[in-house]
Amino acid sequence: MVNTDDSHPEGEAAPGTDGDRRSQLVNAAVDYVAAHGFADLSLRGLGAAIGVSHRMLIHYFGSKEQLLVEIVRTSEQRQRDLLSRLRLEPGLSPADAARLLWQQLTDPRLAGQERLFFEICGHALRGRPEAAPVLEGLVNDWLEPLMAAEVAAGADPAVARNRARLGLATVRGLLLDLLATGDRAGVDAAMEEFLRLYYGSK
Amino acid sequence: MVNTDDSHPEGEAAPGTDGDRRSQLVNAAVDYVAAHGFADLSLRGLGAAIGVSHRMLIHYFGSKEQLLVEIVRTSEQRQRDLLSRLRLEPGLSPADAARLLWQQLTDPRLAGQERLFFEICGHALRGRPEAAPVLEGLVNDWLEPLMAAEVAAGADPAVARNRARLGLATVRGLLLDLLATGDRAGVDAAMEEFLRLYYGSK
DNA sequence: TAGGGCATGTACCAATTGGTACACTCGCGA
DNA sequence: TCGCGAGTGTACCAATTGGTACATGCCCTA
Repeated sequence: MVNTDDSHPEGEAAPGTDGDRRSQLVNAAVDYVAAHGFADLSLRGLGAAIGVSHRMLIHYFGSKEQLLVEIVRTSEQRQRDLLSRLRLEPGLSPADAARLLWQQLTDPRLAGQERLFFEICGHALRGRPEAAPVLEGLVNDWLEPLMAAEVAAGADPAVARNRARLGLATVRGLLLDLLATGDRAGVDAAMEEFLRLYYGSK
Repeated sequence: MVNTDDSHPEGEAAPGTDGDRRSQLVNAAVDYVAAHGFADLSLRGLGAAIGVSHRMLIHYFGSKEQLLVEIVRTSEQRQRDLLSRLRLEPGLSPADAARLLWQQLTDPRLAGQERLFFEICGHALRGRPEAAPVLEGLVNDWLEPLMAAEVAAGADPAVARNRARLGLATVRGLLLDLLATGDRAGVDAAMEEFLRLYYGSK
């Protein structure tokens, strides 16, 4: 009764190889959303920006909802890639490693992506179904590697979890501060203060 | 040419006394928005929920935009009231004062308001004009009193600003964690860890 | 009691939105 | 060469939206 046309590819699109058009579109969509916002996205606006008709977006993703799901998922994936890509060379002190990570995280070129993160968080907290999945991994997915780092750095396993959770929260809080105020120096100083407390050095 | 009807009150509505209907409406609106979200608010939905026709909302606020501005402002005001209302009795150690503040801040009854805060942040970061004003006070308005508390507690004025900024960011980060995961115990433990580092006690 | 102004409701409008129907093109296998 | 199916565009639809026009009721004052 529906879909006399459009036998959507629906192909799971082997994540590595690009579902060709589909993956290309979702990547362009994430770029667009990172730049223009997630809340008031319209298929027509997006389509015009990335050079397809809104018809094609429906064709490839079935519905706006599904497209948003993929945008959120891809955005999360990018966030994760970000962490995994900065393979901090060993030999660095934990404090210096954290400093490096903070430095890369606050690269102005990532501002759009960070803003998108907070924007999606807001929608997820509100229960928007396409954004809700991020709540699952919002903390837990990051806690594991951070805990491992804590333990590796010699922290008591009993407190490593708390320390990891604290560090994650602080980074996010300061990131929000930075995005809101743009006061890089002030936020960096606060981060230095945190590192001093956290790693006890200085 | 416009407004043959509707000589909007526009009265500044002496904040204390309620602009009568207008203030009453905006308060109901904030409650509704705290419960149902800010992003996809429609005048009709809101009106139906609080018992007026969407026509009246336009009548009292001129436009949806202006209503949103007032909602944001009132929401901010509530946030501020929250802080000023908890006049922490003197004699408490700074750590205990902070603990008390955290306890009150994470009261489940405030969850809606907190969620609204993060939601509005997301929109403000994206440049939505009705939410943008919050960016101004997002950090600075809180820094002043926190710095004063730091100095009063004997902190070096040179680092008080950094410590205040750090504390604010950490609280917000952990609040986001709590809202996302609901893991009260875990977040509380992380906060305890922070207080230990921050105030050096224990 | 008459009248004027505020508050409110009903009906409506134009714009935008997600989604659909159908027509067209192009490349490839028989 | 024929035809078929995937990819794409154009035109359209129904729903929802913010906002407006107009009519009505209510209260207060003259």
